[in-house]
Amino acid sequence: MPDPRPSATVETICERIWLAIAERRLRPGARLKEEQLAEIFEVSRARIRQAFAMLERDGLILLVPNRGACVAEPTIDEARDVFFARRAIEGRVVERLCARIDAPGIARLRAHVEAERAAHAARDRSAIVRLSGAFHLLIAELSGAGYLQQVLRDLISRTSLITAVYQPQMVANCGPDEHADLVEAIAAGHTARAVALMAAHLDHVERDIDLQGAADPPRDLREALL
Amino acid sequence: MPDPRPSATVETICERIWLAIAERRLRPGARLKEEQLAEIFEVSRARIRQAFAMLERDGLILLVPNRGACVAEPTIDEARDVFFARRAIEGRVVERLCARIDAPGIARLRAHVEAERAAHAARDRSAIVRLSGAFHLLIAELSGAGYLQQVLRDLISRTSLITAVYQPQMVANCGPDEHADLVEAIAAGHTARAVALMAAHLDHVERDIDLQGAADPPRDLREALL
DNA sequence: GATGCCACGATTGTCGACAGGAATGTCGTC
DNA sequence: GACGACATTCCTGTCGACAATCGTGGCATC
Repeated sequence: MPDPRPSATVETICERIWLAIAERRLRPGARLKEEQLAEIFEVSRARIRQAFAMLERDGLILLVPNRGACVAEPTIDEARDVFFARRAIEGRVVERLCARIDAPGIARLRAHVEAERAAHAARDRSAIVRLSGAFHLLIAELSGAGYLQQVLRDLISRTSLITAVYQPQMVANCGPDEHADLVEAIAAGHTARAVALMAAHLDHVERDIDLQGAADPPRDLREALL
Repeated sequence: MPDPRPSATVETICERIWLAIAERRLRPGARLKEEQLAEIFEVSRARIRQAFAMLERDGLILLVPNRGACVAEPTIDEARDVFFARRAIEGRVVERLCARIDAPGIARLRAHVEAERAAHAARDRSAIVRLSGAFHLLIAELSGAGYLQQVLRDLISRTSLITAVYQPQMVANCGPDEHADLVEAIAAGHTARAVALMAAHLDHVERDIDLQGAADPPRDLREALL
């Protein structure tokens, strides 16, 4: 009899791999063999290859010709790059959002923060990571900046990988309080304060990265020996 | 005897299609059949499919499941989105560049402007489009904002398509003068002036789009008949 | 004993063919 | 004569297999 289950879509495969990386089940540098994954997901190699192309685009994996794929190992410099981009983009996005926020938008933001609080209370790490990223995406969506929303989706994926690499024990101070303050500033129409809060929030996250990263042993052999 | 020429790479195919769109040899909405292109480039459909994935990522073509690919037709709103993103990103990039510009960087910028002048003098439309985009990419490269450089590469591709759609007769005022002024402001270390010039430059380009766009007939059938 | 070369195994890149789905043209019926 | 259902045809989506390439281990040589 034929398999009643439909075969996994490319999106599903990407999601699963992304989750595995975010939850540190897949360590940076780990090799990803096409045939192996094809067997795991019960699909052909062609579909795995499509998923690889998307994951490489998001900076989650590194694709070397004739060498295959491995989980990316972002350097400190690349991490700084990501946060520079996020400050540049999200600053303008918040600014724009303050100029066009409406009641339904405020309600959605507050509901999201509540969901984040619930995830924190339940110690659901997977949900915390997902919701924290989704909060920033929601701000971009409500701001009406369609293209920057796509870019931000990319940046948030990379941020997840960076925190996975450089924050081994998931520091607890990344709570939803800063998000809540930001929402209230937006709701009150305090543009300058909202922009400043967003900048401070991103600086805060980046600072945690730097502290951990400095203590982390170098993963690249060349960097370890030079 | 075997064909001595190596088969076209994915990059080559993307480049050729991009050029065809930028030079208006491929009109927005034109369908792109896989097999047809496979025959033209003398490669298999798989490689065309890879190229399609890249071109869709850059927003140059639209990929509809089970329907195939066609040259994208950016709406006015999407065009505004692109310029909003460019203002947000390039403003910060110029700011950063002013803080770390050095003599070799200034030399490269001036040399590039000279190349643009030469292309204008030679009325080489293809080179003009290419160099104009490359100028903005060069600024991003020199600023050291690696990630935003990638994003900007994307945005410049989309801008090329937008100008191809909404500027049928290639307005001539998009000359290299504004680029030259910008370079000199950067060289002089006038950060605020450089940022203002970049913003004005992008506003200028966007305004030309809007004027032309309003005069353009609607391309969507529903919008044409409503 | 160390080093350079060669062959083997493994993995990726590519291709051709088959199957599935959507749009179009045609026929039968009201 | 017009509408709806069906068959056809084209195109895309997917798969399995073959060919090219790279890393690795063994072997001969210095």
